[in-house]
This record gives sequence, C-alpha cells and structure tokens, in this order.
Amino acid sequence: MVAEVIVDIAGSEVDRIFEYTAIEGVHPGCRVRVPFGGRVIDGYVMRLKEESEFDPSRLKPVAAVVDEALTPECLQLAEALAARYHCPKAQVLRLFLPAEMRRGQVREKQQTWVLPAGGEADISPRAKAQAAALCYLCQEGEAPLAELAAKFGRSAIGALIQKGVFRTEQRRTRRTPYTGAQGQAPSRALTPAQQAAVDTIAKSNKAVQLLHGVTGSGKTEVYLTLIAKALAAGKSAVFLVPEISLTPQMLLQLRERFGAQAAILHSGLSAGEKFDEWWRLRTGEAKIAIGARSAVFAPVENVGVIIIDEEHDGSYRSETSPRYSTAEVAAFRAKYNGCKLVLGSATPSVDTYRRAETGEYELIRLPERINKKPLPEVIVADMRQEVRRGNAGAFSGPLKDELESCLASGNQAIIFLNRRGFAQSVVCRECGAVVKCARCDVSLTYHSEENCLKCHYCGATYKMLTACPSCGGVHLSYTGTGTQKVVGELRRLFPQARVLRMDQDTAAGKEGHYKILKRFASREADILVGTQMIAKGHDFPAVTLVGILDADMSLHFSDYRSGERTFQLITQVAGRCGRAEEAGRVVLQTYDPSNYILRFAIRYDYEGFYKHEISLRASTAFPPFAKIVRVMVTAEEEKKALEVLKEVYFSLKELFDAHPQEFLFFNKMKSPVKRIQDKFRYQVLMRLTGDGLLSQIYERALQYKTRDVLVYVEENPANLS
DNA sequence: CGCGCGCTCGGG
DNA sequence: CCGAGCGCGCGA
Repeated sequence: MVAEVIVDIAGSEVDRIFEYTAIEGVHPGCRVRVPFGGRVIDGYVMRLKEESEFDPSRLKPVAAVVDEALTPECLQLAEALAARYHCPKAQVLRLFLPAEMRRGQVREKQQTWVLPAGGEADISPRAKAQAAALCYLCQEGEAPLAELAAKFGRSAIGALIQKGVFRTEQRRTRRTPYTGAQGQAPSRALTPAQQAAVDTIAKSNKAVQLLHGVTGSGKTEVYLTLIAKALAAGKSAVFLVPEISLTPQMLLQLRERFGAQAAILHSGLSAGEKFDEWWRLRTGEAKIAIGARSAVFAPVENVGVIIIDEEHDGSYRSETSPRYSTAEVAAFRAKYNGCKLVLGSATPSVDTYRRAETGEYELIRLPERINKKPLPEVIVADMRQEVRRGNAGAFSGPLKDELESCLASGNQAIIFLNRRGFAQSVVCRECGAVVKCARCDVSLTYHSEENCLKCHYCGATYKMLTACPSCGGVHLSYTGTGTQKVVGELRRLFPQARVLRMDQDTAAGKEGHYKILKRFASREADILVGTQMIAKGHDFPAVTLVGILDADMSLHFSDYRSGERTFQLITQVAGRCGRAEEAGRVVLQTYDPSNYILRFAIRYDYEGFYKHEISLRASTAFPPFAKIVRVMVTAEEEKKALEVLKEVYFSLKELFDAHPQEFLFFNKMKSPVKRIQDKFRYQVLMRLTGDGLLSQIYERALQYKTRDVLVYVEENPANLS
C-alpha cells in the first residue's frame, strides 16, 4: 500500500502530496513521521492507494505512526478549505491540532499508582508509617504514589515497594481544567418563549438557525437545551463563544450542567491541559467542545448541533491565512454531520439577518428579557451643548448627576470608552507635527501611567518626549481622551469612589480579563472604566448605570460597517446594566444626537436599524448586495511592494476587462495606513456583484507572492486600514 | 579562474 | 524548513 502524505514544515508552502510505502497501522487521518530530504518530519496521511505512478523503488517507507489525530471529516474539510481559500493543505491541517501538540513535545501525563503486590508483609514493629500505609492501601485497594508519599512519607512507601508488598503501575491521567464545577446541575425550566425556540429549531428544515434574542432573553438556556438534546441522541456538540476569557460564566454553566462531558479548548490552558482536553474530544470521552474561533475545528465526530454565540462578533474571522469565516466552516461541518447550525445574537450582523429575512436561514426571536425587566432607559447627552456651556471634560452634566445618584445608592457603574491610553495623539503646537511610530504610519498614543508613547498597531513603546522631534518646540499638546484620562477625571469628580480600569493594558497576561471582572463583580470597585472588552458577557447584578462616553466615535470610520458596529456596541454595552432587581440607566454622550444609528440604538430597535441599514446598503451596492475584495501587497521595501502591486493589478485588470459587469469598483492604491510594522502596504480594491470571479482573483493574486513580498486576499475585510 | 553569496528548486 | 545546484560578481 502507498500512503499519500502532506508534510508539515513550519512556515513553508510545501503543498504537494508525497508518497510513501505504508507500514502497519497507517490509515487516512494518521499523523506519521516520514523521511524527507535527509531528516524525519511530521506528516498527515490523506489517502491510501494500491500503487503509485511514481517509480516504486524510489518510495521510502513511513518511518512511524504517531497517532490517528484527524477524523475523516477533518480530511474532507481540509480539502474544502484549501480549495475555498486557496492556501496549502498543510496550513489548513495545522488548524486541526493545537499548536503545542504538533511538534510532539506534549505527551500524556503518566501517574504512578500503588497497588498491593501480595508479597509477605514483613514489617518491623517500629515501622509505624509502613504499617499505617499498608492498612490504608488494603482499605482503598489502590492509590496514587504521590498521595501515599504525602501521607506516610516517601521512604516508607519506597521500602514497601522494595520488599514486594506494594507494586506500582503507570497510568494515564487527564489534566482537566476548571474541575471545580463538576456535577450535573439540573436543567432549568424553559419559559414558553425558550421552549418555542427549541421546538422551532427542531422542526425547521433549514440548516442554519438565527436566534435573535435581546440581551438577557435567555439564549444560554436555549443553547444548553439544544446541547442536552444532542447528547441524549448520542451525538456531540460544538459551542463557540467570541472570546473565552471574557465568558467564564458561560463556561461555568456548561461545566455545572454537563460536567466532564464538556471539554474546553482555549489559549489560556497549559499545553498539557489543552492536549488532554483535545484528546478527550477526539476519543469521545468528552462530547461537547467549547471554545473560541479555532474550536470550530474541534475533533468531535457525529456532531448533533453547532452553536455560535454572539455571531456578529469580529473575532469569528481569522486574521491569518487561511482567513476563514467561522460560520462558513461551521456550515460545512453542519452539512457534513446533517445537523443544525445555530447562530445567536442580540444584534445580528446585517449580512446574517438578511439571510434570515430572505428565508435562507430560519429566524427565531426571543423578544423579551427573561425576568420581564425592561431594557434600561437611555438618556442622550448632547455634548455640543456641554461644550457651549463651557464643559470641556469627558463627562456631561447628566452623566455626572447619574453617577452621583448611582454611587449614593450603593450601586455600581460602567463607563465605556473605546480608546485606551491617556491621549490619542501628541501634537506639536509650534509646527503642527504629530508624533508617529518609527515602524508604522500612525500617530502614537500617550500613556500617562508609564509616561510613555505607545503604538497601538505594532505595540512598540517610546520614551515620552519633552520636545517636538521635528522642530524642537517644547509646547506639546494632547488630543483625544483615552481610558487612563477618564479614570483621572473620575477620581477628581468622585474622590470617594473606587475605580477599576479594564483595557488591553490592564488586562494583559493569562486570565487578566477575568481577574478584573471578578474584582468588579465582588464589588472591590464602584466604577469600571473600559474599552469594548467590557461589552461582552458577564452579569453584574449591582450595575445600574452605564455611561457611553463617545457613542459616535466609531461612526466616523470610513467603513461601510461602522454604523452596524456602533449599533452593536451600544446595545451590548447598554445590556450590561439593570440585569437584576433595580432598573438600569444608560447615558449616551454624542455630538450627533439626531444620527439615525443612535436613534435606533436608544430604542433598542434592531428591526428599525436593520431596515434603514439594508436599504442604504442596497442603494449604495455594499455588502450583502456586493462583495468587497481587497488584495493586500506588503513588503519592507516599498519598491518591491509597488512592483508586485503592479503585476497583481495588471493580472486582475484582465479579469476586470473581460467581465466589467461583475465589477462595481476596481482600482489599485496605497492602503489608508501606508506602513505597519516596517511593511509598506499597497492594495487592489474591488467591489464585486457576486462570488463568480473570486477563485480566479485568489489564483491570479497569489501567484505573485515572493520570499519578501506578502500577498493576501481579504473578503469583506473587517477594517480597511 | 575559483570562490562565495543569494536565489531557486526538490524533497517521495 | 533544509540542502543541493547554479549563476554571477569580485578578488588574486
């Protein structure tokens, strides 16, 4: 037999099938070690066949079988994704295994167990510890060596093993995270609306279901029921969340309900934990895969339901090749397994909602909060009036008043501002120069805490300047407010209040987000100031006020989705308050109170927003009525980038000339942010009426990539910077 | 003329 | 990714 193998070489584009003669135990899906150019490397067996067209004498045998990591579904999915995104199969296959697992340095954890060996119990009367250990083990039957050694001393146990009274055995153990919440919590009774949602999903003949439920409408209970139904039918489930570190409550609920049946795949786990959770899924010991984007590749078989919570979230698109859409991958898996894909959100993406509206997806609504609590009232603060009144601070009069009464009544408040640092940029007042990053074409943000300048694109930090780098002037001014400045202002306005800040700077490190959220939840602070990472998940029963400092900031991005994103953000942040007994309030500060997005957001009118937005998209021919495709060309040498850009452009121009009716726009240009991390960025930007030419665009564009010029294709990119 | 460097290409 | 092979530029 001959095995067709894809070799896995880090960072390389080798995408050919290499053939080897199979050895015992080689099946499709196996990870194998194969001789390759004088060394032995990892590979994946794609297929087996009787004989090779290749000269058989030149075939080398497979060196060893590692394991059978890939399911038949994985292999099929790998082929489909490599074709869909025009990337090497090896690159897709890498998505299926946690990175730490690949180079084989993580192994199964072995634990030494001690058992009675039946040897003559010849124990001296002075060896009290030995006698006690013997007695203990006779009762228990068996115990881990570590436990016995801790109880009775290492030497006592060693002596008993030496004498042949005890024997040891190596056993595999699983490193399972979050073991605190085990047990089988009872299922909560569903409300009629939840039950109706579950029934509709079960009855629907459509593969994709959109569960549109306002914040607090109890979508989670619907998900849990769907998962329970899948398990009851002997199937498995995949449950995806935007960012797992922000949704510890969700994890806990799943663990409480399903115990060890649930396995968690996320970046915060140690390599060993990840390895074990992955294998628990692969072997079927665990049946529910929970995780962020990459968990859509979880190695479960016989899938009964796939759930994508907060489907509108940007984290579901991969930013590295292959730039897959999680929903697209999930749809493939749902089709393969003949199961339903459930997309849930309070603020579905316009694209998804459109598909539901046109009948491609089933639409299920949960229009009411589960406790019948009204959604928090939104007060609009017109910042233009504040400026006219001479208030140059970040807080409007109404927000200050609300904060005061919120704190006075002993409740908590959340202040949202989507900008970290102290000041957005530093400008020289003498020559007008803006201080920029040396490696990127963007202004630097001033961080007061470390008294430094940071580049929010590449992460570089610079010492704070005392003089302008271009003219030497010493009068520097700070523009634009960030979270650090807001915290300072709050401390001045409410010196007695305890303030916590949550943004990329404070939430760094493993479980950083979680720690801050936990501190706030346990009321170590009265006010939480944060960027959009505070908008997701987490229930804070004592929060009765949310302040949105500059609601319209994200509106002014030159991006067709900025309105959609603003609506989603406001709705999500507002949903953080008034979740328990006391009603919540939201103060929304804006310079543009009549803006239609804000008008719909303050009434929580998704349908109204959608109708307005979709007609705008239709009339301007933007997605979902068109597809934006951007071919990026980046290189450290600007000349090389430009050369390749021209080649890409002329090749695509042939397509454009041959099919002008398929293009709504076609041009080449500098990227809006012309340089990031020392790489110059040029692009060909297209707007297409359909997907018909997509494959040809990928093929034509990618053939020009070289050693030092990166070329990649983005579909409806999340941002156009 | 020969050596070294950078680039391309094969690897089963 | 790594190593082999090839072409070109440069120094003796």
